[in-house]
Amino acid sequence: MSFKKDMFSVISWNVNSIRARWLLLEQLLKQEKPDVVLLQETKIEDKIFPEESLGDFGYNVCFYGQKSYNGVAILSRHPLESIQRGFLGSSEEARYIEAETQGIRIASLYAPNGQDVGMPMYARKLDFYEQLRAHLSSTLSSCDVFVIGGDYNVAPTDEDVYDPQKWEGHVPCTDAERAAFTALLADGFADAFAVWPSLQASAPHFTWWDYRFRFFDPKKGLRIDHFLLSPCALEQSQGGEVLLAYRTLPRPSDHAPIRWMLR
DNA sequence: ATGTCACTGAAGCAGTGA
Repeated sequence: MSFKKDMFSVISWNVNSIRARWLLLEQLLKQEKPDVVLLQETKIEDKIFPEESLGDFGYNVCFYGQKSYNGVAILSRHPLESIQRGFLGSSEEARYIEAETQGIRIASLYAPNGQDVGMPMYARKLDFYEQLRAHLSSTLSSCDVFVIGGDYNVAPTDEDVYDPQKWEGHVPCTDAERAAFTALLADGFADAFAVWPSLQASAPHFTWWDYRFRFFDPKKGLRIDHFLLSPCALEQSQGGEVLLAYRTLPRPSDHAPIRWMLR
């Protein structure tokens, strides 16, 4: 898709450490010139977040991080207002940040991985989704342009998995995880890549590939990074894409960035 | 497909999470 000036572009990317991914992040900002970037797994404490360096690229930032794990951030070329870190019941882990910019409500989300069925982290993942659902549905007002981008750690359907049989019953493809994700859609949010007609036609749109595969194979991925859109955000949508190139460059994240365009 | 990558604490490696 060509970059148009009248578009508002949002990129979401699980960077798997902002420090390890710094050069690729710089490249992304320079080449794609997004209005907003939603980052996950920044793995950096707030006191050393590279706010000034990102300011040099023309971005205002807000961030919610912790040592070693998790961490989310929002970068915007426009002023950031009404910043909110976490939500009621979201635990002390840094997995959600929300703000307003250019009249758009925007959130960066990093859902728990869940490890395996039956593990404590798996229960916490389902819990996180319940609290997330409560937050999103209770705070959505009728004309909100609200975009929640991030690593949801759920492949919503078998279409989103390169080998559904192999993954059946395993994280992130279990029925309970899929039900937790689908419950958000029942509240009126749209899974952008799943509902956009031209993207439906060209599916699948994988966003994650295991580092442990010897070679990167675009066909052997999962779609676990998503944009959820409020009805008015869907109304203003112009489509999007997976920025696959960033998964093929040296020292990549295991996730590719995804982009969504609004008018 | 327990095969890689990034983190930490603590010493040039082992454990954890993904």
